[in-house]
Amino acid sequence: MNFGPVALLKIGEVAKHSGLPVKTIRYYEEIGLLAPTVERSHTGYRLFQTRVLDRLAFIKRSQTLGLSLNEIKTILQVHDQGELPCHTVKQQLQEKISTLTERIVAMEALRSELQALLSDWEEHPAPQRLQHAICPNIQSRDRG
Amino acid sequence: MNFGPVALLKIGEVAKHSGLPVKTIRYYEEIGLLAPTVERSHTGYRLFQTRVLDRLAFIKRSQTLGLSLNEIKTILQVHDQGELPCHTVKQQLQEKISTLTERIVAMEALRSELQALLSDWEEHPAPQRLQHAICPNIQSRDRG
DNA sequence: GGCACCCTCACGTGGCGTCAGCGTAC
DNA sequence: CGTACGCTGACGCCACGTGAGGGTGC
Repeated sequence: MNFGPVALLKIGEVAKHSGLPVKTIRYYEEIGLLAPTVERSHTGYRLFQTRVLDRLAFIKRSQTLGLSLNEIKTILQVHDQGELPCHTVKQQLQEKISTLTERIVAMEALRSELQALLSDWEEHPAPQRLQHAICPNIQSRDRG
Repeated sequence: MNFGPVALLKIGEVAKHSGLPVKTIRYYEEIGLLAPTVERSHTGYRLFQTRVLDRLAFIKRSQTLGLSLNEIKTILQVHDQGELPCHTVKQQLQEKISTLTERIVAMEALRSELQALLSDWEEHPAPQRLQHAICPNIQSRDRG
């Protein structure tokens, strides 16, 4: 991957080197994630600077860390103004940990409830007291 | 909530008794979740049988248990054919437990990674060896 | 001239929310 | 006659995927 000093890449080449689908790259450009690294040829082709690959790698990495494209966009805008976006990144990641923890707790609670429900189900196949229920085993407690 | 034998409810009343927004009820009808419990007045108003409330309660409950509206639709179709959908429900819930577990594991792994990242961050503020990185602290290992 | 590549536009996903611009009930 | 309620579109969210129907590079 050693490109010349002023080499510009077409979208297919960017796709190959970055491992992202062409459609995804076009989408990223459309929502303004790649702005300062893209121009157009006289025939309308996107021409990318090689540093777009670092940008795409950053986007990919940030996504696997749970950041949304909007959050990533904010970070990239900080970067494009010449600042180090690390502070912003750090804040976002700390928030992510909080929301992740909340979701994990909620999902664990849900799983417990489902497991309890299925256990009861084995022991009491169909409580008849709920005539109106679609499936009696599933009705919420405050209606029983 | 004691309705007469042939009372039909307008959508606002259904919303009030079910606790669901009007828009949501319309959407559920649009995708065919409420079919056998709705008709139209000569002026186009939706008129609901009171048993739509049991149906909505079932949908709500199933949703909080993690089922998608498509899965719920399948279950309701079984019910509408005169069968008890409990077997279908049970299968869906067992699958949900599996996918829930997978997601929980993945989210915990992600959280650990984020926490490790932020710990390293404190100790080694900015590794300079990655000149091309947008934020050096965040780059994936296989590029370092 | 053929083929791989590139383009834009439009519509799909899920589960609704949010208008806009009407008609209806009382 | 007002106003609260009802109706049908159309568009927004998010992160793209899919396909149509074309133009371009070699």
